[in-house]
Amino acid sequence: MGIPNLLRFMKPFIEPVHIKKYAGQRVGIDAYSWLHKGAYSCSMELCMNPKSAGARRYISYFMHHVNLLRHHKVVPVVVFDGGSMPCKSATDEDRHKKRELSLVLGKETLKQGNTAAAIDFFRKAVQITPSMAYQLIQILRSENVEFVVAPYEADAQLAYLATLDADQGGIAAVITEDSDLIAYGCTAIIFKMDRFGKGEEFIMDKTLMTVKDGLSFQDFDQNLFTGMCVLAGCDFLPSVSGIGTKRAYSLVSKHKSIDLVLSTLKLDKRYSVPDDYTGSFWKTLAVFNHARVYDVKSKSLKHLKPLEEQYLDYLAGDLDILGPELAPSVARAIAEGHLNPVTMETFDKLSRTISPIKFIDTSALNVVNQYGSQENLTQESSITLCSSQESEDDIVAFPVDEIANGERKCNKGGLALGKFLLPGATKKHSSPALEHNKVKQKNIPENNPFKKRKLPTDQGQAQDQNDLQIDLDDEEPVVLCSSLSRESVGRVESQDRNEVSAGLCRPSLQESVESVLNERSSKRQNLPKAFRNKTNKVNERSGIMKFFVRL
DNA sequence: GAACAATTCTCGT
DNA sequence: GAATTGTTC
Repeated sequence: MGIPNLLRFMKPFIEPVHIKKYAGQRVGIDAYSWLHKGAYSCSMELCMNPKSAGARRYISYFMHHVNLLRHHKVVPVVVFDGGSMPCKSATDEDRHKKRELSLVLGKETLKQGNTAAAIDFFRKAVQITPSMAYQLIQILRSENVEFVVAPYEADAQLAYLATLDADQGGIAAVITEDSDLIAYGCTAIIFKMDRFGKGEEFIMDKTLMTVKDGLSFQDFDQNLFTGMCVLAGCDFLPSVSGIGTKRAYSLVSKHKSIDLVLSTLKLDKRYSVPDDYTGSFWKTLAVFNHARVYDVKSKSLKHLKPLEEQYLDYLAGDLDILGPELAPSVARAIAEGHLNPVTMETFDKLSRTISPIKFIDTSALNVVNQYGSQENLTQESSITLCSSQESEDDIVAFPVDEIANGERKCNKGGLALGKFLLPGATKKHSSPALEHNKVKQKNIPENNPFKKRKLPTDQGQAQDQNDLQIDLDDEEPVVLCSSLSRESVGRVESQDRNEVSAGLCRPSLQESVESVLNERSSKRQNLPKAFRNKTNKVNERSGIMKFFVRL
């Protein structure tokens, strides 16, 4: 649960920020926070029917945020949690039991027909599984989004990446909800980033220099700062009863030495300090300083900060509290998303939905399962996602504040959909063999909502003049329509010609879009059922109209 | 006033 | 995971 109350305590040093500040830079993402939020929208589906399309809404949520970053020219680096730390297992187990209970209660309540109450239970029951992370990883692979699975804590991995230069794979900031990043000494953190890219920023160096609201960390160094966090209580070590963030700050601020704080604390009769607290304290501090992380360059485990002699003493040679050492091959297989860090089994072997497509050489998959270094793994593993049919759940809206505020013209589409399309997939197809070639197109996961492509039109079939057309050859595609100007529409989201397609447009163009749609309303009875049920409504809050067209 | 315990919320319509 | 609310010291 991070450091209790730390975020509120540090509030004076946290300022509003927009993600566009990091345009052109690499930014790390704590995958867990977005996975968890995303799962909230489909907790019942995840509990009752994890294979369903609806249960994949958490992926849509995640990719929306990834796409938002890309839109602002920020390079996302997604970091997943790996194995849990030995010293944390008690809390983990406790949470697990509570979730299981909620799951049972949820299913029971659903049986009784009380859906609303059941959803409440499912929300409490939902947990992020390695399988869910793996599903996302496959999408990230197919989207060429950089990711890494930390050997243990994602927080430590993120803090490590933040120490590296960009050309060494480093990141300029971290997006997370977890206050532990502060304790890890991360240089720049963005908390509570919303769907428009607004968030709250914490800059460590600035904090260590500024005096604000009677708080000063000027005499603090990183070690004292992290010491203060540990003192206030963290996942690895609960605080001494009666010590919270404020008293932890006062103590460190007064003594300016961890040793002194601990010894005075022990003598203070108001507090009962456990006998082994001092020892545990230094070990915990060692975790924050020297946690095991994965080094992409050497493809092996490293320490967040190099181990110094003094810490070897504190640890008494017991490096396993940092999590067991892993062989480089194992560390790499975990980091690259081939090996489940909890069960240590290969993901591909566990995958339930191996594609039925016949031309796939399954022996190749088996080779991959040895988690070797096949370069083409991405392509093949993504095939395992071919399972569910397209559904409305896969239609995703792309929120862009600038469009909502009318700040930006949409003449370039505003959205970098082009980047989500495979090279070569955007050209207009004319081969008569295409219909029979459909199998080849399945190299792209069908339920990947971020890789929608225009399907070839049937041979010789003329396109309706009024139909919207998509120009996918553009770097940033826009939807074209004979009755609308080129800058009218931001994005088309479903491109299956038998499916409804959704788009967004600026408020000023709503009228013209609507007039075109009205013209065609007489034909509506000929349209697929899903389309007839759609209304073209303006979102009152965003001012964006979402419209549906047949392609 | 500070810490603690219990409870609510995270999405998206 | 955090934020919030009510309770305890």
